[in-house]
Amino acid sequence: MTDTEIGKEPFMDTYEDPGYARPDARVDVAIFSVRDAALKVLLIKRRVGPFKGQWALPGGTIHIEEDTDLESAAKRRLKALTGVASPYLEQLRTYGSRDRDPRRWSLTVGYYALVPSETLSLQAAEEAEDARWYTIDGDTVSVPLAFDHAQILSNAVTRLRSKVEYSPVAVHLLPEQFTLAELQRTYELILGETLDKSPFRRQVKATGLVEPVKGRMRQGAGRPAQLYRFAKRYDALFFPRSLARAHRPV
Amino acid sequence: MTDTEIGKEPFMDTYEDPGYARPDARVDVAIFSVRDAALKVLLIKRRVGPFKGQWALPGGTIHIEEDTDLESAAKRRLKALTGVASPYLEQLRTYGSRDRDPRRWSLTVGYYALVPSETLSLQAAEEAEDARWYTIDGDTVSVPLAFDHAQILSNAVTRLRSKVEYSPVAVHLLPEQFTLAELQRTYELILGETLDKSPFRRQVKATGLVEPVKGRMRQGAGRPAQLYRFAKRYDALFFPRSLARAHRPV
DNA sequence: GTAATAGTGTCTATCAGACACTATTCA
DNA sequence: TGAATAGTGTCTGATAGACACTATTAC
Repeated sequence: MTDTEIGKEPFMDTYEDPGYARPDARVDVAIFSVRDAALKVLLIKRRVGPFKGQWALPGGTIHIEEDTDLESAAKRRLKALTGVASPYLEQLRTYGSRDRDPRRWSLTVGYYALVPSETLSLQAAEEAEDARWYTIDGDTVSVPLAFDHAQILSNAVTRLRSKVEYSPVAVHLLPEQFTLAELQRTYELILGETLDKSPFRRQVKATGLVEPVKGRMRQGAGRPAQLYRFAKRYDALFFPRSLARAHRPV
Repeated sequence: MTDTEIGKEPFMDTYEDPGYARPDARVDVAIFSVRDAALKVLLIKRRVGPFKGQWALPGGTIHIEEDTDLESAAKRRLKALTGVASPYLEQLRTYGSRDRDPRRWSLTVGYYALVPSETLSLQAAEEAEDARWYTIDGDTVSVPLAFDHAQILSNAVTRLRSKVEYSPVAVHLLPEQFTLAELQRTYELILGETLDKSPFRRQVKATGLVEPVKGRMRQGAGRPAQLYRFAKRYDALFFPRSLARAHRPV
């Protein structure tokens, strides 16, 4: 008990440096989108430092003057890259160790983001930074990633797949208006398996997350499909997890 | 696009300070246990600094010389307080902003831990630090907490309740050997509702996480109960989430 | 008409929840 | 014997998954 925060931390009410060495603190974001009928993630080619020339998740150091909180640090980077100001952004977990960056003790807060397929055009940053969309295959991509980014990406894909199973979170990958068939196809791309139409529609409608738009769309062929849009705030909208009810009395 | 990590970060292969201000980096842990037929969390009374005299979750600054990774920082603090070397420890999420600590930009990685009720005796630290177990009521405790610890605690309770619904994680709150009735009572304390015996046993046995120990125990009254113990590693042992199967073809 | 896709109706096997029942101890 | 707790059996309502069916467009 010699090393508690209370024992070592000097009292101070100013912003002076407290005098101990801190880890490097960053955020890194797995930005997902659907392109060319595949789930893709946006990667950046590193031009300096360790892992130079390798692909990595976009991210950056937390700027204590500029960023008010962690999420704003992630959003700043995301907006600069994709132009999307308010994407679906969810914190994954934090990775920190002595070894993950060969230079020093480093910590990164991992996020994943879902960007609608209609806003896919990358900013000017694309050329400048050599940014590319890579197809998700299994829980990884076809190129090796810098640092522990393969681990972060794998966790992001797992989380997305898991979330998609009990919530209609995939609407964030679609344009503002979409058909239920498009929503289902997005689910199938994420999960990597086909779904039956009838129970899918039953579930989606039961959540109330989407609502029909009066107006129709047509495809290349077939009956026109009803367009839907995001109805409510995402919060608290879940498929009922029947497993969650496993022990719960009515 | 002037503030990317690549643009600003100087190249270096040493551990020298890169020259920009970093946030304070900490871990804080909500340590849960069951005592006196209630779910409790261990709190520490702050003796210095902001929120002096208020209760807070135990935690500490990440020591880059001493801690190999985030988890070891959390375990170090946990072991010092409770004497438990390998508890169930799970990362919650990270809280970071300009405002959460009045002194400076601060970031804390939140964890929650489950400590078996048989190892409840606090270390010498208890008196030294004024540590106490507080009963969880709803998703909080009866005293105001320092910093944003009420938020962290609330998230920890929510996560624990959620996890308990699809996994037998509560075994980590029980002693090495326990009866199914004790396991069920633990569930009921966590969830705050009563459960039916029959489906509970069906589910728990179906997971295979617990296995009977040949030997019996008796209570103050009634038929002796079979003792069980933790059978397998926690990994990948979940109740089947039937909601997860909602769209999934067999 | 056919092709193509959207959308609905319905059957069935499964199972969570309810609850009654049996089993085994102590006093 | 009764009280108390452990543990099992079984019925039922709900529903996920399967799949057939109808609807509406273009050609």
